[in-house]
Amino acid sequence: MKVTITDVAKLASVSIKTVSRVINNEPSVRKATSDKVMIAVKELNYQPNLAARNLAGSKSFTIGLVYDNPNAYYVLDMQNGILSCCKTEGYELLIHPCSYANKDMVEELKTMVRRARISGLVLTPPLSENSEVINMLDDQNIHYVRILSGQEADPQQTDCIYVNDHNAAYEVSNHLIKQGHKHIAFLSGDKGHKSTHERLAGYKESLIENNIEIDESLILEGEYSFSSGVENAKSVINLNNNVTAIIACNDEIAAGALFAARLMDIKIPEQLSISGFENSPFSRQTWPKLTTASQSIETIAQHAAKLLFSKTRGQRNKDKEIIKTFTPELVIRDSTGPANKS
Amino acid sequence: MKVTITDVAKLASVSIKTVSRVINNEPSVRKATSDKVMIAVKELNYQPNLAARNLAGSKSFTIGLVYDNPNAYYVLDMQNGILSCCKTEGYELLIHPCSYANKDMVEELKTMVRRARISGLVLTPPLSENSEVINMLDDQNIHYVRILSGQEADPQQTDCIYVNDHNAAYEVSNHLIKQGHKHIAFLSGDKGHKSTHERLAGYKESLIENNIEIDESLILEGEYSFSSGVENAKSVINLNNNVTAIIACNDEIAAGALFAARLMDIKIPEQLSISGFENSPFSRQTWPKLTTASQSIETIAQHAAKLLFSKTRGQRNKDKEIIKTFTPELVIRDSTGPANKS
DNA sequence: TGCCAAAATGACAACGCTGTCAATTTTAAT
DNA sequence: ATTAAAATTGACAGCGTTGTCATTTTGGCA
Repeated sequence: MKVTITDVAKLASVSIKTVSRVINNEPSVRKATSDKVMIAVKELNYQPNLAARNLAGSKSFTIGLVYDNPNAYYVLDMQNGILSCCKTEGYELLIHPCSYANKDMVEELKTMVRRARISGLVLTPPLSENSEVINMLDDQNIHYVRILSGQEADPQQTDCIYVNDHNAAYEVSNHLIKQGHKHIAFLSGDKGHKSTHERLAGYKESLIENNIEIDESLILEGEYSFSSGVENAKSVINLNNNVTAIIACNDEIAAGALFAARLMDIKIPEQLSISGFENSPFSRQTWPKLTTASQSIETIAQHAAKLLFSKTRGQRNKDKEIIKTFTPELVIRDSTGPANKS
Repeated sequence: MKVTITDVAKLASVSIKTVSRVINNEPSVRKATSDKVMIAVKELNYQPNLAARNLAGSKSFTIGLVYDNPNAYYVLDMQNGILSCCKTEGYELLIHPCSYANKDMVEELKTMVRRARISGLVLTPPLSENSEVINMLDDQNIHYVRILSGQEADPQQTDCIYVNDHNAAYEVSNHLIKQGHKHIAFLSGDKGHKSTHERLAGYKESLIENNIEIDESLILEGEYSFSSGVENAKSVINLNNNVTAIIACNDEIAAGALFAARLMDIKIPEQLSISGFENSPFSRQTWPKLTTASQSIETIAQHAAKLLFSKTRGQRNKDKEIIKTFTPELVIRDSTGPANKS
């Protein structure tokens, strides 16, 4: 039942070291030998023992994904994107949700990377922005790739993937302004997250360019949740009855805003336009469907994983195929429309 | 930087075997010795090497979770529930989404369990219902726990956790009937899933008990998706204008039905009651909020993980704390109401 | 054909832990 | 105090691979 490298070696009548060379794609193995070995591997359905490889070679063939649970779709797309790369590379994925709030978070992470002898780590926001985490990983000499909200990748940079939320927000805002909106509210996500700041900055830049005065009372602090969307939408509508549009920091907040509008009997988009971010399945399942800025988390995840693998191998050459800056695209649906001249 | 068991042994001036005993909670270690060792462990911040433990002891300290992506919330709650148990037991979790449709799925799974030398596996529906998968795991001598839709656990049964969807559907249906509904449509989930059948059976039982004739034209085949909900709700409403209530096989379908009703300008719940299953965050974020049958996936996941760990250890005794049958509870919200006598 | 460097292969230790079994210490009963 | 039994501890092999280095084979060239 259990097939070891020795069995393969016997069947192929070579040494175990040669088998090892073949399964690791090491050079200087004659084609004929390699073929013999491959046939034996297939024949016996040999699976190298991960633990033994890890122990002997100190490569764990396992990478980790660390996240502080933003929303379910985000996390799942991330996982799936990374897993699809792992599959082709023969790696396994260990997931590690952790709470930003937790004081021991860094210690816990450290324990995890040391225990499992992870080959590398993909960090998603907001953990990817945490310098304590980064320092710890540098200390421990762990490879990592960070997914960050930011405008552009330094071409030298070998450990970051950027999502240009600034530009995305700028586009969303511009679109609304073109539709005639002048009083556009901004419902923030978590204050600590860089994506919130980037999106806010994009929104402000768009207003300024269009000569619209920035009204701080239209900018509400909140968090990336449905209920934050409900609350903040309610209060901004109550306080400013000239608001004609809302930019929500993600689709969940936007869905909350939609809910609030419904509660207050406000017609979307006739009386109020609402837009989100992320293009999560969510945004297609609300009524009306959400205008949003689309980012393919799964694609981003794949590129992050590829970058991680190329780092692990110490390859710089193949990096060129890897996209390091993603700019979300505006997807116009039914939750936004022309401003009502009233 | 790297701390091995030998370092700990030296510092505590005992043999490495004794250290091993202590960190594995083996019996027959004197308290004083154990304390000495623990102090050394703390002092050096020793983390046992998982790979070495795996190789030497053929315990991998890793369990797997296998799922065929139902909805995002389900998967994530499952992961979190299991992870919370893993944390206390010092295990890691490997996730393995796989597609039921994929012909090689069983082979792929086999490769995965053999490669990673998984200690055990949690199987979620519909994979938990797949006899090919089960047979393969039995062949490979892998421990597993299945989460299944079914009425009751055989007390002897040591590898299943049941969710009583039958009863849940029965309750939902009864509730609607008490509200005066007589023409209740049923929007099925995937035909192959046992949960669909169980829920359908519960629905039928309720109708029969209440002397309502079963109208097969009110029972629509579908799948567990928003769009299936939209389509099937549309067609059942178009075909039967006396339908006053819809039982959807999960919250996503229900949300789709809500969407369809909105499209058709049907007032919920005044003209039509709609209920779902699962009590996913979803069900609190639709308008109106969904009446649903609540099951705490996270709790179920935790019990599944506990059961798996107790199996792995060969313990039968602690099983008693583990709940093996869960019956979802009716949660009445705003998407259902009294039937309109028309 | 013979010789040599380069290429290919193999032997064997090592990775860090646990299992087995033997050696030692403690306990309790005489 | 003595002794056997029980409890505790330790020595050492082995888990299935990869790394290192030695050995064998190959191919090119005089």
